[in-house]
Amino acid sequence: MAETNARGSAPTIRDVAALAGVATSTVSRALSNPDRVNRATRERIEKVAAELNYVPSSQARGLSSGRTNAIALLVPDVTNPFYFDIIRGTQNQLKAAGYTQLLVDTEESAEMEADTLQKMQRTADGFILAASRLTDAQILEAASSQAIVTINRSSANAPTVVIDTPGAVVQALEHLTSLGHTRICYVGGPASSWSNAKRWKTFEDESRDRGLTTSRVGPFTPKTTSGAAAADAAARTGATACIVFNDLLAIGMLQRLRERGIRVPEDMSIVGCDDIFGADFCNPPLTTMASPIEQAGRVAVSMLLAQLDPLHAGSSRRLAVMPTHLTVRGSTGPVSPTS
Amino acid sequence: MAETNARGSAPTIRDVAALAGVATSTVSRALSNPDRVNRATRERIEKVAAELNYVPSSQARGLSSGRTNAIALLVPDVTNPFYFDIIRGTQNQLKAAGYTQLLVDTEESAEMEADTLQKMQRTADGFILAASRLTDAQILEAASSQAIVTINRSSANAPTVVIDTPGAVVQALEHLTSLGHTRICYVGGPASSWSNAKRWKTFEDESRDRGLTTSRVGPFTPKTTSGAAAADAAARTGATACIVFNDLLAIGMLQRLRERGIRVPEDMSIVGCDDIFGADFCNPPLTTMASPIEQAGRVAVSMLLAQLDPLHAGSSRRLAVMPTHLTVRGSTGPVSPTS
DNA sequence: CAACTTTTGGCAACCGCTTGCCGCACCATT
DNA sequence: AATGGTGCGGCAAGCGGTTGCCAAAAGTTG
Repeated sequence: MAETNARGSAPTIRDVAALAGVATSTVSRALSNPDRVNRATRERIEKVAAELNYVPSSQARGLSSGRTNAIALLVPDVTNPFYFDIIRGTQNQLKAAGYTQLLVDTEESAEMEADTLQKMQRTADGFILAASRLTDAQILEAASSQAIVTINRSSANAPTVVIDTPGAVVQALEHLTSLGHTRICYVGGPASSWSNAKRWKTFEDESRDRGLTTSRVGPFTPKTTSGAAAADAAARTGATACIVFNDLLAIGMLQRLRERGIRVPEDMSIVGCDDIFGADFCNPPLTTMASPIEQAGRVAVSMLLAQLDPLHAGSSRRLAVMPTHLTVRGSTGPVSPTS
Repeated sequence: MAETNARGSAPTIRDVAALAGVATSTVSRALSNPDRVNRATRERIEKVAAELNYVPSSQARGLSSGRTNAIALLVPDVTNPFYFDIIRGTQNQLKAAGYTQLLVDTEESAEMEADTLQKMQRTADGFILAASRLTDAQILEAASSQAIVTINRSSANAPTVVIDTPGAVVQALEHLTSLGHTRICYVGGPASSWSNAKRWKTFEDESRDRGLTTSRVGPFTPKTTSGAAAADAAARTGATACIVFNDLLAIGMLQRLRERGIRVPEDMSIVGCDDIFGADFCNPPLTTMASPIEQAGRVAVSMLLAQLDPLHAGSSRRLAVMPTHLTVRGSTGPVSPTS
């Protein structure tokens, strides 16, 4: 396979040009703007390029065109299965559009997020911020100089895809009350999380409307390991059901409750959020507010690419709301007469 | 914040040079080769750069230096939790070294893998191939022109980090025989998987040595959804215990067995492999051959970076074997007297 | 057939940064 | 004072493409 030119390095556009007997500009056009050159010429160039195994350097291309054909995805924690579904969604969609995904873990830190945004401004054509920890002002500033889409972080300052957790909370409440629960506890996630605030607010408002007795524990780190503390705290409130910030935490609670002999759902019903990998096979399977996370990632990419494309810019949607639904599994049940 | 120069675009090295009253070359050196310039000059330049909010373009830098400071991670399926852990490991290590990770899903296709390797040769400084589907010859060819490290795919042609599954299989067999099992079934993964072949071979050899009755079913796609077919096939063999290609498949089997009323571990013991997220909280919790997957990712990065660094090149390790151990949980138990 | 358009390809100037080479200044030797 | 280092900064030639502008060739039209 002819992989190297006379100089021993990868073939460049010049090598192709020389071999095809045309100027480099013609090669460039033949490859990226086919209509601009004569068909016969183009075919000859394509043939030579194929023979030489020529691959245009995206670096060089980016230098003159100013585009990198890469977009960065910033997630607070690659460890969290929730983000894996986003990663998967964006990855798919980006690949389909011929973009490369740059994955960055911002370690739940707003500073690191801002820093990355700054450092990579030249590296990526656009950014997708999943569950951003930035302030509205920071997002505004960032969005003024680069293409940005946020996921689960509504802000008037950048196009957003939000998952309709409020809607899901209503469904969960509906479900729990229909099972006879009246004392319900909200198990909170990170204080800096926008969606946590939203979920809590909806929970509180809706519970009040229904005359339920509510309590709240937290904040907890959204990891299974925090489940023990969360379970203990929730148990102390005397609630018969919990709506938990996310599945990770809920699964952790399940384990702790079992250890303590608190039966789920007989003694305590648990509703998680997200329907992550594992929610269907934990013990008992988790009733959860299912979010189309992967789809959210895909939509975010579409919105971002639309922003990038001068044709659509401005006309594109600024907000996408992803519908949710309650997936009922084994972790919720009727309130037991004894409790 | 001064983010743009007179021309309205992001500041370049020239803007900095002009403002600092030096040549661009001096700026370049001050920033990337500090010892080469006078301290006072450097500090002045640094100050101006900070003021201007200057960020060097990695594209341009790459063009002249020939390096991109990015490495690509190719995984067969981003969906699979096993790869999550690898992604996490490489991500961490790469970030620490100042590299960017390019994540690519090759969709279990050797062709796509080869294609990516080719297309990205200019985009990445090196490649990490997780569970590569390529042939030895293809790996050899790729490794001849670019830095490559493989994970779980031993081949003399590129440095590799392998997870010692054979060792784990021995431990699993030991465990099962000590529980009284004599009829054991191996539930196979993808035919194209190198580690699957390895595991099976070890299983067979070791079982023979111990005089066990073995059977084999498969190949199955390593997904929970294939668990049903796998469980049915395994049940038919009359085995009292299964060693399963990976946890995903094992978890799927667990579900199916429960549906069918086959009790785990009373009627059937199950040993998975990898100890992925979820293995500890499925029902029953899965006994599994735990692999330090994340660490494998980290080691792979170290080996790759060593390869890239002219100082270490050649002297670096070509093979790293990650130790494994059996994690015993609820899915294995003594063979029941009735079976 | 002249005049005019359109198509097609080449020239050359970048894009932003790196780096080999050169030369000036300044200091230490002899 | 002449000589030789050494430190430091500038010049300019790339790296591999893209693209505006121009001119030659080919096609159209009355």
